[in-house]
Amino acid sequence: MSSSHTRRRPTHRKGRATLTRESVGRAALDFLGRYGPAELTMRSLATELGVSPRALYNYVEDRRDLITVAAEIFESGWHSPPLDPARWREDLRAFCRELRAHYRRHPGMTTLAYSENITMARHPVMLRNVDALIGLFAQIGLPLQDAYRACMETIRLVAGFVELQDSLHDRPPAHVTPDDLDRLPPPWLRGSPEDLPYLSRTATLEPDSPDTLFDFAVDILVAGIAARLPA
Amino acid sequence: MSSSHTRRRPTHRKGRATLTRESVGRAALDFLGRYGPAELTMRSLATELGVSPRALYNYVEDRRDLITVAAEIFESGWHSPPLDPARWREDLRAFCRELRAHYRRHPGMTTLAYSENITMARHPVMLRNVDALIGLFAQIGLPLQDAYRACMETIRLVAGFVELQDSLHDRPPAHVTPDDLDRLPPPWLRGSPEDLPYLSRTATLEPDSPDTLFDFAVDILVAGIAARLPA
DNA sequence: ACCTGAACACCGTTCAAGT
DNA sequence: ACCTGAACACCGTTCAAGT
Repeated sequence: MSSSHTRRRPTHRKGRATLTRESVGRAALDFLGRYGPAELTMRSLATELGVSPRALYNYVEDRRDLITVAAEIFESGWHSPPLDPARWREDLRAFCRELRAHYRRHPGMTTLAYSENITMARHPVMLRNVDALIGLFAQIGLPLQDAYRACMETIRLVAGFVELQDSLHDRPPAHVTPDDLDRLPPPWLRGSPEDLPYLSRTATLEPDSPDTLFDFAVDILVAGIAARLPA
Repeated sequence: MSSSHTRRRPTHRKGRATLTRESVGRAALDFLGRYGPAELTMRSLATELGVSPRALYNYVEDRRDLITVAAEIFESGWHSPPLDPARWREDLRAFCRELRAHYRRHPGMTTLAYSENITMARHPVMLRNVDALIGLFAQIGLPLQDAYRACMETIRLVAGFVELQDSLHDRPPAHVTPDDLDRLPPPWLRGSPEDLPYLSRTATLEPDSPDTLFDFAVDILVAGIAARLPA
């Protein structure tokens, strides 16, 4: 059993753990969470790993492939909470809440995946999450086709919210002041009040936190799905 | 009236129309629609305009600013259809349908804006669209706060759908075959059937077109909003 | 087998100089 | 006033050569 093709791959080299496809992807996901998508370059990641840029190409085909690996590791890191048909409203809310939290732990992951045209959700763990959610909708009485659609819509709601709303609060652009974001109307919706009767009247309202807005979106979803259930 | 500071800016130079901030932004938006976000670089746009890259910097501060101008022109190019509270369900559906079509006419506009952390929707025309939609929700009986939230959720639904669903069909990644996309389950949700009872059973269903999926999402929204109306 | 260093073709952006 | 051409510091990626 000492022929060359069964010999173990060395685990260290020059005092540093040997790279693998997975360790490189994991490092990319870490880097993304710490510095954001713009900073994640082949060169900066190589420097972070104490290696030359060329070395990464022994484990990933190119930058797109690197991001694909990072996305797979990202997806494998979250499990759906238990989903009980008897209390589907609360459990669906918990599913959405926890999935949102997972997305926010890795800001820019979805932005990056979509700007690189990478289709996510191929990891077995995420497939099981999807299957469990379809199962929940099917068990409460939705036809399978609607259960599938409702599952896709749920995931899209969460991903879209993180992408389009949370990203603004979690990483505000340089020119806006963070506390101005929570005022109503928000900075990007301010115009001449005479043309905008309803929008300008929102200035009298209590400002919404992102959490409140998210709860509202999920409430709409829950009510919308409930309305489709057989009576 | 011939003093130097009232003299008209020349409209042509070397047989070519003079650049303006707006014409540069419009060219960027055109270019985006034709070649996609990855091809839109300062250098390629300059070549397209028959000018050196440096010339663009006389009208926009940098690439981010260029994209901001393109986003403003994009927003100014769509008007909400009339929204009548008496038939709010149909009119809300029409709003969503037409807004989706506008987004799809300029693929990558939202992806690009979000990957560059640009907050859109500052153009007066888009502000009026937002105001009209809040107005619709307020007029059918939602409290102003809920009307505002419902408006944000509607726009997020459309933008998220185009971003996360239509972009896949309109510009499929190189490695997937377009007609495989419409099968159920979709390519990125295929796994071992024994672990995925519900997901694998979707293979027996009629495949969903993006339009059908979109209609379903809007139906959920309409029903969810209807459930919040005072009885 | 896996790495480094140098190189290539790109990119955004700036400088100095032209007209 | 507005442009060009050259340059700088980056990027992804590849080549040839090291150990």
